[in-house]
Amino acid sequence: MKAPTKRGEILQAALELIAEQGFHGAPMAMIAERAGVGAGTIYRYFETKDVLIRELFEDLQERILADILEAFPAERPLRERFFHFWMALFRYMIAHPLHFRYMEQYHNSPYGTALHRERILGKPDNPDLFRELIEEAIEQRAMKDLPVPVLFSLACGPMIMLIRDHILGFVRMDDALIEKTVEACWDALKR
Amino acid sequence: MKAPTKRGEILQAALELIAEQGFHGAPMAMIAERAGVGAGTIYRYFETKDVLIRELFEDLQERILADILEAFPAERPLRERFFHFWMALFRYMIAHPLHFRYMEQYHNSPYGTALHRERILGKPDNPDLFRELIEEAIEQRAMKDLPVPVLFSLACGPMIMLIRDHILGFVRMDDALIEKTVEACWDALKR
DNA sequence: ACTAACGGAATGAACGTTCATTCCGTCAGA
DNA sequence: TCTGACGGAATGAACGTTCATTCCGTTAGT
Repeated sequence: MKAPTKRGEILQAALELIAEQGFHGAPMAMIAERAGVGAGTIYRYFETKDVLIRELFEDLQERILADILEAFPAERPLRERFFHFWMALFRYMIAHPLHFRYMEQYHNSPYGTALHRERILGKPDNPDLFRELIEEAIEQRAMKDLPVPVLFSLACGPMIMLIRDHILGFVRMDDALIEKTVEACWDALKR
Repeated sequence: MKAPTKRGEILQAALELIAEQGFHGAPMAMIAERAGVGAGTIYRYFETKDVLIRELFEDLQERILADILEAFPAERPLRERFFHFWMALFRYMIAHPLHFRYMEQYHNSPYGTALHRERILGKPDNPDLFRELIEEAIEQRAMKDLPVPVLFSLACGPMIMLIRDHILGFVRMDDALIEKTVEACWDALKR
C-alpha cells in the first residue's frame, strides 16, 4: 500500500503512545523503540519533541478535515450540512479512536489553549467549517440568539464527551443513536 | 477568621499551582516554596504527591457539593431542580476559577478516568445529585428516550466548555446568559 | 522559678531515577 | 574512498522522595 517511511513510523509510534498513555507515557526513547529507530534518529526528522507533537497534530487535523469534506453537501440546506458534519466527525472518531485520544490530549495541554483562542477569535486563514456553519445560521436567524461560543459549546460539548465515553466503552454509539444525539443538539441550538 | 494550618497552606499552594500551570508546572519544591514550608514538610502531611492530589480533589468536591446543596429546592418540580443545580454549579465555578481549573486538570488525567468509570456505572455510596436527577426524569418520561450517558453529556458537555471559555475570557457569562444556556440544554434533553 | 532533657515537627541538601537532547563511532551507498 | 544517515550510549537538567540534622515548645527535676 504505502511504503512506511522512517518519518511516518515515528509519527505513528508517537500517535499510539501518546493517545494510549498521555504525554507522560511517551518518552522519546520509547517512541524510538516502537518506531524501530534509534533515539537520535528522531532528531533528524523533528527538531524537538515539541515540534514532533505539533506536526503530528497538524497532520491529523488535515486528515480529519479531508474526511469530513468528502461528500460534504455544500449546496444543501443548513440543517442537512449540520447533520452531515457531526455524523461524519462522529463516525471518523469512532473509526479512529487513537486520533481522537491524541486530539484530546493535545487540547488539554498548554498547546490546546492557544489553539482554542485562535478558533474562538476566528483566525481567518484557517477555514473553520463548523464556525462558518454557525455564522450562516445566525444570519438566517435559524438559531437561538446566543453568543457564538455558547452555540459552539452546545454542539461540541456533548459530542466530545460522548465520543470519549464510546471509546472508553461506557456507551455504545451506533449510527441510529448518533443521529438521535445530533438531533438533540440541534434542538438545543435551533430557535 | 481561620488560622491557616500548615496542611491548609500546602493544599492551597498546590491548588493554585496545579490550576494555573497543570501538574507539570507544580513540582513539590515549588509547592513547598509557595506554601512557605520546607520540601520535606509536605511529606509529614501527605504520603506522596499522588495522595496530595487526590485529597485536594476530594476536598474541593465536598465544598462544591455543599455549595450546590445549600438552598436546593428538593421538593420542587424536576425542571426547577435541574435549573437550580446548573445555575448554582455555574456560579460557583465562575466565583472559584481555580477550583474549576483544578477539577479540569484532574479529570483530564489518569485519575479522572477511573473516577468517571465509577460515576457512569453508578457507584452507590456516592450520592450523585445530577445522576439522580436524570434517573428520576427518565422514570417520569420527561426526557428523550436516550441512554443515560447521552443525556449526561448533553447537559455536562456544554457547561464545562462554557465555564472554561468564561474563565479564559473568551465569553462573558452573566446570570441572564447562564439561564438562557441552561434553557437550551433543557431543550436538548426534554422529550 | 529556673534549667536541662526530651521528642515530635520542620528543614533542605542529597539521592536515585527519568527524561530530552547531544555526541560520536559505524555502516551502507555512491 | 567519501558522505551522510543512523543508532544508542552519554550527558545534564529536573523531579519526587528520603534522611540526618535543627528547632522549639513542653516537661521533669531541683
